[in-house]
Amino acid sequence: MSEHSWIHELLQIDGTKEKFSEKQLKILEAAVEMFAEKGYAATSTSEIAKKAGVAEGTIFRHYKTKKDLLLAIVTPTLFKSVAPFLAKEFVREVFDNEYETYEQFLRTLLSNRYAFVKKYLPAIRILWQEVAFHSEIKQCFRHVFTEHVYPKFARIVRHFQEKGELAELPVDSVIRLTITSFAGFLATRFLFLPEHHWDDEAEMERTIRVLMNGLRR
Amino acid sequence: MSEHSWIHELLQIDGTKEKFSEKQLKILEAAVEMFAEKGYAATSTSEIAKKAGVAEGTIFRHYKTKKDLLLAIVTPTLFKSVAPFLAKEFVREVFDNEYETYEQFLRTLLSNRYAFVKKYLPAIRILWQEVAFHSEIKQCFRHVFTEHVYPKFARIVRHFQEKGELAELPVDSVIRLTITSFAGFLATRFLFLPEHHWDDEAEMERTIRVLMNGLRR
DNA sequence: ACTATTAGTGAGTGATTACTCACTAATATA
DNA sequence: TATATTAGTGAGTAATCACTCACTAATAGT
Repeated sequence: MSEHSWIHELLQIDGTKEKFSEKQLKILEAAVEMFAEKGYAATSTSEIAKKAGVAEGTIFRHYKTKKDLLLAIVTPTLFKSVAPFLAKEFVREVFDNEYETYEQFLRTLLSNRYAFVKKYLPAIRILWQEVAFHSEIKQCFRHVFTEHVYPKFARIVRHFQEKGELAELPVDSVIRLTITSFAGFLATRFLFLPEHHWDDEAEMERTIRVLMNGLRR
Repeated sequence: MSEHSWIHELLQIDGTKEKFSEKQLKILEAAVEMFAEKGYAATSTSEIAKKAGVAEGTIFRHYKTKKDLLLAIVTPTLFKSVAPFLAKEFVREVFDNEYETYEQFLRTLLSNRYAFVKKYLPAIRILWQEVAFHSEIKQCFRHVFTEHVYPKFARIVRHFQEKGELAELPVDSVIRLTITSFAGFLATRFLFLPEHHWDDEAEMERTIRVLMNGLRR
């Protein structure tokens, strides 16, 4: 029972201990599975109700509209996707010499995000797919990125440029190259070729090495 | 008139001079625009007919089902996406020392694919989105990649590894890093942050330089 | 034990869906 | 000119859509 414990975890976005009824969790579980598989627009509320083992009306008791149900899944996923950058200690950890090099920082970041994607893959798939079609999600993403991720990332890059580890490339380009390297690996690993034989540790090491050789002064 | 000339070009997949009626092109044009904007599942055939200025029945005269209409757009896009690797001369050009270095080869490939994405962006967007949900498309992609793209790409990589330009990383990893570097740039440039101020030439140069510094022996 | 609030139900709603079909208009072939 | 083939139409269809509502079941507060 409770195969869906990870969904419960995903939805605990802030400290507030939100409680979900058994049926509500069943709805969320079914919705995540079907949205990930067929897409939001191609999944009907009646299908979700059927798979969740509840009446269709129960869905609308908890979520006013079908889109509200989507947002209940996607919004927490979006925040957790950039969680390291939302944590208060994050930047301080970098500047307090907890990471002596950008490479070390990258290594921690990648293995952290690797674990995240592995754990929450279906929800991430939904976010990835639906962000293209729903302006609310896109705007939320934009806001979180420009307000929280970008400025902190930029400080970190500048820090290691001043230390002389990183070449004097434009900060935006360093950030872009870093994110696309990581996202490229994770997307290939989990989305495009999940059944390929992967030596995850080795491939992550190569990804970081190639990236660092490129970015190094 | 004929804002949609690029669609006509896109659909000329092989030598066969397929001819499309004016109304058929209008249908394709409308479908591309709406599929790209709202997604396949969220777009109705009645909307497409309305935007194309034709009766709904006309769509089904040319395409048996809505999915056939999607495939009529997506299949040529898929083939054109990997067009360089489908061309007969392609590998020969590399081995006949038309490209003395992998870097030079990459530069040509990237500017080539950049122009392609720029020209056919809406169709590529549809392919990108819908490949996740339609197994026919996924299988077609897989087939084209494993039969045509991968083996040629692998030969090229091995060639420049033997020449001593590239480090002795696993060939698969070199290909993956190359493709994700390029796809990462193009996706960021055209999909995620299209309205960002881009110096395309400079960013492509940086992308190649960072990648090559990473891959070099 | 009484009451108020919330959780859950499932038949029912009007709107919309992909698709059909009998028909006309246009074009090609003879 | 007669005929066959294709292109285009739009009203019609059964199925499905997201969502409502009047109702019952369960839980919580007093």
